[in-house]
Amino acid sequence: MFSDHLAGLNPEQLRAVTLGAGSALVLAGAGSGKTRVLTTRIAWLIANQRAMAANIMAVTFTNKAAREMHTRLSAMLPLNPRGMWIGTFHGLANRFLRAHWRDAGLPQTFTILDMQDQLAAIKRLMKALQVSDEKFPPRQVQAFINNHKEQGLRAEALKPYDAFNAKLTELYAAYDAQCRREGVVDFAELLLRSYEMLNSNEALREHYRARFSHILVDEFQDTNKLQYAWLCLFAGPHASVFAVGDDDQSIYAFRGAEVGNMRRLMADFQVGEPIKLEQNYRSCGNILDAANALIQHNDGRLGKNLWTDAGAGEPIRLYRGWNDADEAQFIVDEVRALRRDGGALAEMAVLYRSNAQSRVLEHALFQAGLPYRVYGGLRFFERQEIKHALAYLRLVASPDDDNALLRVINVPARGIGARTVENLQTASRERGVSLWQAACGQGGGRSAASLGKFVLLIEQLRADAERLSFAQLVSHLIAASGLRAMYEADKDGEDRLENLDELISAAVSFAPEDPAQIIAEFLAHASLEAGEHQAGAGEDALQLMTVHAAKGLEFASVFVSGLEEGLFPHENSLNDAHGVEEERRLMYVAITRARQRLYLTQAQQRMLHGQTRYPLPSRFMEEIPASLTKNLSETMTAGLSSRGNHGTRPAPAAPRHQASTNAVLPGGWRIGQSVTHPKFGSGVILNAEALGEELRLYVNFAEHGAKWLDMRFAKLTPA
DNA sequence: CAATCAAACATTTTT
DNA sequence: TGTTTGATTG
Repeated sequence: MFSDHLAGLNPEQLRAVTLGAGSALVLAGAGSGKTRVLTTRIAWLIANQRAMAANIMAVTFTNKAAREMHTRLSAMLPLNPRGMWIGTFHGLANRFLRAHWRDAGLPQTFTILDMQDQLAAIKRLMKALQVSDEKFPPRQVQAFINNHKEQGLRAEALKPYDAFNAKLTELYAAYDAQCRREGVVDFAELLLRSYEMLNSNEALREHYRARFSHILVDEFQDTNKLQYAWLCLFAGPHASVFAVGDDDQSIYAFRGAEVGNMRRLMADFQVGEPIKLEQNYRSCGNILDAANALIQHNDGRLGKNLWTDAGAGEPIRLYRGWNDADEAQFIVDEVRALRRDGGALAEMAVLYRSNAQSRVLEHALFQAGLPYRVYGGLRFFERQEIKHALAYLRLVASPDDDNALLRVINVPARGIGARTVENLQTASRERGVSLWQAACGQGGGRSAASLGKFVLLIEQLRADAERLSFAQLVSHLIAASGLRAMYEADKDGEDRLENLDELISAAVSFAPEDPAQIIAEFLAHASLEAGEHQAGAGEDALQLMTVHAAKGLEFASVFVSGLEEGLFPHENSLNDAHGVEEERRLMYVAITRARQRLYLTQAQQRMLHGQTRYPLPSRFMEEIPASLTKNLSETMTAGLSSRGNHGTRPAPAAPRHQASTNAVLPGGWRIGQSVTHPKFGSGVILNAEALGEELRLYVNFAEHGAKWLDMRFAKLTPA
C-alpha cells in the first residue's frame, strides 16, 4: 500500500507531500528530511493519479542528488525511467537541446565545454584577436561571460560604461560567435539557449507547458536569475511549482545564486505561507541549539528554528591551540580516541574554510598514520589523460572541433610544433574554415609529412568508428593515437593507464538513450558529470573537506577548524554585511553536519602566505552560548600541552582574564592590550604580524590614530 | 621540446 | 609558505 510511505512522515512533511494543486515553498531545515519529502511527493502525485510520470519535472543541482532521487523513487514505484524528467538544470537543458537541436540552431552532435575547455577556447580566441592577456586575464573574461549569461544577458544586451568594459563585451560577442561556428556550448549556454529557444517558440512552449504540470525543485535557495527564469518559462501560468530550500543554507551567492528567488517565488506563484520543516532527525539538541543561536544573528531570514526529540546529547567541544600544528595535533588525538571507542573514521570529518588549511592537517594525520581522504581536486573526467582520449573521440565525432584538435594535435608528440599550429590557425582564419579543414588542405608545407600523418590517423579512426562498437572504438583509439604507448613509456604513467582502462570500462557499460548518438551522449555525460571526486573510496578514512563541499553530508563527529577572524569569517568577506552573513550561513552549514559530536577548534598563531598571524577568535564562537560548550584548551589549565607542545610556547605575562580570550604574542604582548608609547601616548593593540625576528604591532592610539610599530625599535610599555 | 627557474599568487566552486 | 604558471635556456 502506498499509505505505508506516508505513515512515517511528521505532520508538516505529510502536509507538504499531500498538498493539492498550486505552487508551494517548503522551508526545509538541515536534516529535516527534505529529499524524502520531495520523492514521496512525486510518488504520491503518481499513486493518486494527480499526475502521470511524464507530467513531472524534478530539478536538482547535482547529479548525486538527481541519482538519489531516482533511486529512492524507483524503490517506491514501478518507474518508467525515461518518462519523468529528473535531473540537474544542466542535464535537463542538455536533454531539451538534444531533442530540439535544429530549432536551437545547433549541430546534432554539439559538444559541451566544461570550465577547462571554455578557458582554453577563450585563450585561443584572444590570441587570434591579439588581445593582451595582461590587461584582460582570460579567467576574468571567462567570469565576465559566465556571469552575464547567468543573468540572461547576451553581449548585444550590454551597455558598456567604459573602454575596458566595452572590450570585455566585444570578447563576449566574439566568443559566442566562435562557439556557434564550432558547434559547442558551455554550461551557462545550455540554460540560456534553451531559455531563449523556448521563449521565442510558442508552439514548443505550449507543448512543454501542457506536459509538465508539476515542477519540483531541490535546493531552491541556490538558483540564479537564469535558472529562475528558465523554471518560470517551463511552468507557465498553470503548473504547480514545488520548491524546497533553506535560506539559511544559501552559501553560493558568490556564484550568482539569489536567495531572493524564494520570496520571488512566493509573490510570482501566489504561494501563501511556506511550509516549515523544522524537526531535525540528524543532530543532538546542543548542536541544533548552537546552530539556531548562531543563525539568529542574520537579518532578513524567512525564519525557522530546528528542534529534535533526540535529547541534548554531548556538549560542543572547544579547543584553542597555540598554533595551527597544535590544533591539528589535537584533532589527531581526538580522532584516535574516538576510533578507540569504536568510531569509524569515515564517520568523522574535519571541515575548513579554505583548501590551504588542509596541508597542516594532512601533515599531522600522515605523521600519525591515520588514513584520510581529502575531497576536492581533479575529478575523473577532468584528468588530462582522460581529456586527451576524449579529444580524440570528439575528433571522430566532429573533426571540426578546433578545441579538441588543438588539444591532441601533438599529443603524443608527433613533430607538429607551435609553428605549424600557428600556420594552420592563420590558414583557417584566412579561408574561414576549421583547423581540421585547413590541415586537410595543407599540401606542401615543411611539416606536411607529420601533419599528413595526423590527418590520416584521424581519418582512419573515423573509418574505424564505422565498423567498431563504441567500447571497441574507445579502446582502439587510445592505442592507435599513441596515448597508451606514451603513458607506458612514462615511468609515472601507471595511474594514467589505469584511468584510461577505467574510461574503457565506462564506455562498455554506457547505456545511451539513442544508440545512434552514443558518442555525443557519452561526451555530454563526461562534461556534465565530471565523475566522483577521485577514487580512494572503500578504505575507512577520515574525511577532509571544505565546508562548501560538506553541504548535504552528515557525520557522527565533525571538527570545524580554523575558527578565527580573517579565516572564518574570511577576511575578504568582512567588508560588507552580506559577506559576513554568508559566512555565518556557512558556519551554520558546518555545525549542522554533525550528528553526535561537534568540535570547534582554532589556533592562536597561524602561518598564512608565509606570514605568521595572530588572529582573534572567530566572532561565530561568541555567538554560540557558553552553556552548550565545554572548553578543552590548555589555556584553561595554564599547563603545557599534554599532547606535546608544538612550536615555541608564547611567553606568559598576561593577566588571566585577558589571556583566556586573546592571543599571546612573542614578548608577552596581547591583542587588545592597552599600551603606552612615549610619543603617541596611550593606545590599544589591534593586530600583529611576525616575520622571523621581526614583530610588528598595529596599535590604535587615542590621540594619533592607528599605526604599525616595529617592536625592535618602538618603545612600548604596558599601560 | 623538456627541464629548470623565477615570479606571482593564495576563498568558497553543485554544472 | 607552498604551489602553480610562464619564460628562459640548454
